Amino acid sequence: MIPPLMNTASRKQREIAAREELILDCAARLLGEVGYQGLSMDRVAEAVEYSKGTIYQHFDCKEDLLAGLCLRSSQDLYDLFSRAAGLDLSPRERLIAIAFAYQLFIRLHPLEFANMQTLKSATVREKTSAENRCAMQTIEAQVMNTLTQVVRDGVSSGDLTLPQGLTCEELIFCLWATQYGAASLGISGIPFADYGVPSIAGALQKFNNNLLDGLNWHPVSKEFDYAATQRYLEQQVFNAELRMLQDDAETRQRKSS
Amino acid sequence: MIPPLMNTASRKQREIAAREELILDCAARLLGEVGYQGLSMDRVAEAVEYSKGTIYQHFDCKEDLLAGLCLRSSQDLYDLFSRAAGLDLSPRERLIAIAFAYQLFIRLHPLEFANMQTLKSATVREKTSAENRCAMQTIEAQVMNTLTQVVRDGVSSGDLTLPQGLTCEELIFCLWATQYGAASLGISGIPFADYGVPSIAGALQKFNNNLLDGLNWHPVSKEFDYAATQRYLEQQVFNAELRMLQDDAETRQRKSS
DNA sequence: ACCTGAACACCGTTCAAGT
DNA sequence: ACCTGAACACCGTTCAAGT
Repeated sequence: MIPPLMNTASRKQREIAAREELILDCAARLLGEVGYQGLSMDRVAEAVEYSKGTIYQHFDCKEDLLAGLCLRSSQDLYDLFSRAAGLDLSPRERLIAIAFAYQLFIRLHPLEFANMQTLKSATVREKTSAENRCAMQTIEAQVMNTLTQVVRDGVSSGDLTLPQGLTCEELIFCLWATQYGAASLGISGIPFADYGVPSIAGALQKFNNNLLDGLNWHPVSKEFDYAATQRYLEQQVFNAELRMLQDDAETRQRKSS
Repeated sequence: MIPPLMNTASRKQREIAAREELILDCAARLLGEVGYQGLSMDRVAEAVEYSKGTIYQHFDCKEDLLAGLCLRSSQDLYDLFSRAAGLDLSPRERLIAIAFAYQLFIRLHPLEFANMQTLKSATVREKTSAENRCAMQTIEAQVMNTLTQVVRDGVSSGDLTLPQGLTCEELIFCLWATQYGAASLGISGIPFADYGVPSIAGALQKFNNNLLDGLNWHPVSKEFDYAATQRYLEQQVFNAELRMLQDDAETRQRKSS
């Protein structure tokens, strides 16, 4: 069957879309190889084997390209969140699963997370294209919605009674802030291990459990083995991802020795 | 009295120190005028009316200069923390005062806070001089110590019994992460107001109170009017700073109209 | 119509030449 | 001994010239 003539334009569009993915792939790889500082439009152009002018047909400016990377990372993060939020577990367990997924994402993609941080710094955000900004907002809204839904489930199932004046959204915002802040501080280079915090992930787990117990979110940790939930997440749900992390660590060790 | 000859070197040292302050002052002012992106060594040199070579005698590189700014901001923040921690209040109130001081600092110095975030991004941190890094670590240790001490006071006074396995340091780290994360998300441009969080500061206050109540940190909010503490902080302790904020807002409004 | 890469402006950094 | 600013390498961005 000969495709209709209309598809000629569509084919070109597909080619362009494919090249955009190629640019983003190369940029992501370069980010890992030469770091944020070393990433230049020249290098990207060289890596994709197109001229700089062509790159600029896809992205308005360097910030826009980085925003494209940020968008893909955000999508990956959202996918992990969705998996966590969709598990067949109690609302409180699912919230823990989301926190787990967040910390996992940051360990899997530390450079992308750092990039996301830089990109969100408002001054940079303004320079990105309207298209990218809009797509970003869509994902943010989806994430916020997925997270809030878990708290709402907790409330509607009767497991959680929100304290006077605190809304679902405010609670989620503060929980998010804790995870985000902990991750940011974690990659900031402040030697928290020297200050009595040997494991950030461990501190967060304990903190979360105490916080949710304090809110009297059932089942309370006295009534339920949340350590088993952690093990379930590690060994079953996110086993493949954790294995990848270990492989990476081993490869790095082999390289340095 | 003629000063001893030794002081000739000392006078020069003072001149150099004064010029370093001048450079930092100009850089801070430029940061406000042209933003992070627009801040260049050329502009700084022009503003201080010295050549670029002279700037480089004070700072190894651009990152080092920004680290100098970061150091001064950190000192300002530490001063605010110290004031809050030294108030004649109960440990729990003092912890609230510190959180208040943190959010106040970020509102007073949004650009410096953004700069601090960028500067801590590890890749940049490595390029700063050993001197600046060392001074930074000293302040960080002081901050961490001041914060932890308030929790320790709560424990030793019998107001707080830490739950099984959670240390002072871990609790402080997570509280810090929440404040830091909330501030970062606040300046990130994500429209949280549209997502049901009209006031980040308000959400944090409610969250903190619920968290500390959940930990059973006495006096619990049923037994004590913490809204009065907030008013005391606003109207007495940090009144001058809040007034400055209002004046700034009015000046900006007058400018735009 | 699409792609190229030379050209431009700007920026961080250095260092030979001045005083 | 101290300071200068021309010079260099690199980078983001543009656009006239190619195919």
